[in-house]
Amino acid sequence: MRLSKKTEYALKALIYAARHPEGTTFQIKELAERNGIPKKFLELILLELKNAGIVHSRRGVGGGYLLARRPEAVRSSEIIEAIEGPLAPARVPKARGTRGLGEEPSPAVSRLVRESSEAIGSVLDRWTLADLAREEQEAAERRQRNLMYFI
Amino acid sequence: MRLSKKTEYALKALIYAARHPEGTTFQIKELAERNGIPKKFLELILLELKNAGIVHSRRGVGGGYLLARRPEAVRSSEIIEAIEGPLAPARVPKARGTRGLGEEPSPAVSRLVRESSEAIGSVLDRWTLADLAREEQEAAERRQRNLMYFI
DNA sequence: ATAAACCCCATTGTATATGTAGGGATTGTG
DNA sequence: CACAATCCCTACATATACAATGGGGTTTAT
Repeated sequence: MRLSKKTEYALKALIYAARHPEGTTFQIKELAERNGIPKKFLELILLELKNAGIVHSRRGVGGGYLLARRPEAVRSSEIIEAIEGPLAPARVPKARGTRGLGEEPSPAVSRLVRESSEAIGSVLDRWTLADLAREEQEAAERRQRNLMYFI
Repeated sequence: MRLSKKTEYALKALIYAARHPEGTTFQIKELAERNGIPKKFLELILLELKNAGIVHSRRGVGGGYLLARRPEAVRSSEIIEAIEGPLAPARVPKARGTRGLGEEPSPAVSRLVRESSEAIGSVLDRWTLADLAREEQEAAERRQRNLMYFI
């Protein structure tokens, strides 16, 4: 299971969004700086998340982004599919070298891929953005507590 | 869940191997032709599978490859890891654009990736090469039965 | 000696991933 | 109305990984 940088940024951005006060907008600029994400790249990502109906945007002065739904209603599978496309590709890409020969997909391999995809899907369907934000929050608190020992 | 062409070829090759008479060698040439796999590419793949201890080889006239173990003892996770490397990478690759800034991995994202990897892992550990070969066999038989209606 | 087979490394072409650049459109505020 | 803040969009550039391909070298049965 490998996440592209782009998807990782998308997840970070949405976790940031979920921890932002509800109903208020946040700005690309600050989000990019605070999370070490290239600003222009992040613009692309938020645009895709907007087109996927996960965030809304407001333009102009005082504008920015906000979640389109409550974090409990955003499954992580949605986020990942918005960026990377469907988890289980309908059709495997064709090879180039051996056009038209015996390149039928193996039923056994297809089955294996299908079962794996379903396993990932069920994990990603179960984790909502609210869960991720809580996890992040708790990790931050643990770090905080550990620091206290050094004061 | 996306398999590289290389991994797909490896699985096909090993399914072929599992269906080959036990203890006898099979040759790259025929395997490549019958499965539409580029011969030279398949050489690399079988070499890697040999180094991973999944197949053995014999050189010279009458040589070839054979499974190093019985198909029941080869987990599909082994095969995939032999070709693609560890399922759960210890460390995510670094971004280029933002060296040294806030590029810490998010604990929440790490957790999500870990849980997904474990879910895939448990599926791939469960499926052995024997299962895959049987699945392939049964699919072939179904196809055969369907053809009979047209005679 | 010869041919059949595996062994090994270097190179190449293509696609995908990861950004960058430049400007356009919208909107609140003075 | 001017202006600045903000999102919106397209095109381009570069790096890396993927998918082979090429050219030989080594081992071994006959």
